[in-house]
Formats: sequence, C-alpha cells, structure tokens
Amino acid sequence: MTPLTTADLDRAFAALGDSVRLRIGCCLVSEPDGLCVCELVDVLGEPQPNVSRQLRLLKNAGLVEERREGRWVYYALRQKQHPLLKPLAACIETACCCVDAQEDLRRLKARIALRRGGKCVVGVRPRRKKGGEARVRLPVVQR
Amino acid sequence: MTPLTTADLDRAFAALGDSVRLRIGCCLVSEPDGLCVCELVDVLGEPQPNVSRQLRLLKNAGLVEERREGRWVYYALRQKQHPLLKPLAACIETACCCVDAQEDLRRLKARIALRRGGKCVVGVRPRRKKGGEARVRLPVVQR
DNA sequence: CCCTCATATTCACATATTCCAATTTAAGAA
DNA sequence: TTCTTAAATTGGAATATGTGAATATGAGGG
Repeated sequence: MTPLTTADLDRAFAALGDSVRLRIGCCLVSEPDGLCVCELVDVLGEPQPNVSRQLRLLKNAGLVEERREGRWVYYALRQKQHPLLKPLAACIETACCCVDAQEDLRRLKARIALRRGGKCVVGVRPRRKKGGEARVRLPVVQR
Repeated sequence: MTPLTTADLDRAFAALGDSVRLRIGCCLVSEPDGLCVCELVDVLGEPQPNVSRQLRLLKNAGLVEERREGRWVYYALRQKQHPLLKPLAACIETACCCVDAQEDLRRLKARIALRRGGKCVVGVRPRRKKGGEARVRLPVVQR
C-alpha cells in the first residue's frame, strides 16, 4: 500500500463536507450491508441523478463501494479497506444524532421494511418536490 | 444548546477537506495548548494570509478557538466544546501518520523549541518559495 | 428483438472556493 | 505621538463545486 498523504485524506473529509453526502453516510453507517440508490433517493428526497452523483463522489473519495445485483446497485461503506473509515465512522455516528438525520433514519427504516428477502424490490418513486408532502402509497411493481 | 443538524456537521468535515487545513489540524492535535499563526506559517510553508484565512474557516466551522497574547494569537482545537471534535480528533490522529504530516510535525517540534517560557518570541520569517528558491520580487502593478 | 426500469452521465449555469498580492488593523515599544 | 510587527482583511481572477433538466447506459423480462 502506498503511503498516505494528507491530500489523500482531506478528500475523505471533503467528501463528507456536504449535507447530502453526510446524510448518505449516516444511512450507510446504520446499514452496513449497503443500500440501493432508489432507497437513498426515497429516504433523502433528493433527485435520483443527484444521489448518483454524490455516490460517485463518495466512491472516488474511497469511502464507499458498489455492488450490482441485477438492475439494482448497492452502495456500502468501505469500513475495512479505508484506513480513515473506522474513526470516520465514529464521526458519522455523531452526525446520526442530528435531528434531520433522525428523520432520514426513520424513513430508512420504513423503506427497508419494504424489502423482500433482504433485497430492494421497489423502484424510484415519482418525483417529489422539495416542499415534500404526505407520502403516497407507491405502485408496487413486482418482478 | 440548539439541536445540531447535518448541515452544521458537514461544515466541520468540509473544514478539514483541504490539505492545508487538515495539516493545521494535525499540528493542533499534537499541541493542545495551541499554536500561534507565525508558527503555523513557518511549519506549513504557506503564506501568512492563507494561514489566517484557513484558520478563520476552521473557527467559523467551530473547530478552533483563538486566544490573544500580546501581538501573538494562539489557535487551539475546541476539543471540549464541539460535539464532533472528540471523534474527529481520532480521524486527525490518523492523518498525522501521513508522510507529509510527519514532516510538518518535525518542523513543528523544531519551531516549538524556539519558544521562551512556553510562548512564541519569533515572528514571521521572510517568505520562502514553495520550491525553496530565493524569493523574486514581482513588479508592482498599481491600479 | 423490443420494452421497461434502475442507475449513470452530460450539459448549462449559478455559486463557492482558492490563491496571490496589496493593504489594513491591532498591539507593543520607542 | 510614531515606528515596528503579528495577524487579518480585501480585491480579483482562475478554478472547483452543486444542482436541475434532459438524456444515456445497462440489465432483465417479454
């Protein structure tokens, strides 16, 4: 392994220096096996292209890894591989105590409950506006 | 204390998401009583205005606090006050293992040795160029 | 093959950041 | 007061980043 430089590490911090990406981090800390993009889209209420972009940023920073399963792609923290991720995860845990992170985690729990056999079977919901109103039952399209 | 939001915390991460600021963090972790600006200027080899600006950023992010002593101003990590700083300090410790951080810490040790009675008595040294060559005076273009 | 859907990428534009040089502020000494 | 010096601020240009909208990719099912 090549020796780390502070420039390598500040990328990791910079990757968490964004509200959306930090919230993604909170979700991933609480679900070590990973989350698929559409779950994050649903939990965060962010447009899907934005979530994909932020995930790519996190991946480039070496903080997450992806795993494809059929049409779904799961992202998880690289807890084992990244030398900074163990102490960093402790920081993210702290962030999880934030009020808005708590709301995310509540939505995440509800979303995870929709899984079948541990896998996501729900797609992207019709776009919500940022104002965000009551949740509407989504048309579940199986298989 | 007002409840934290992830937006509050991502500022803390963003503050460390820069090579110079992370190196400052490494220095401050290793010197809990604080360092004055000119010591950081000397250790990092960065222009004084740049160091001042980065320190202000760290202060605005709630990570450091300042303490004036005569003409000198000392900056130290707000280990006790900021809820994120305890786990964050662990991250910074990790960063301290980096090769360039080690060089900073070596220079820092030498610079600290110049103190008298625990206080800095040295000012800002004549500017060094990054490459280390003699400084060239640039033509002054007035507006 | 064609179609659907989960995810990724690109484009355009606004905003933020970075860095340097120059100047200003603030404190102590003469 | 005036001079010196440590630190902070400002101006401005180059660069980076964030985000919505539209579009593209890629895997599975029919």
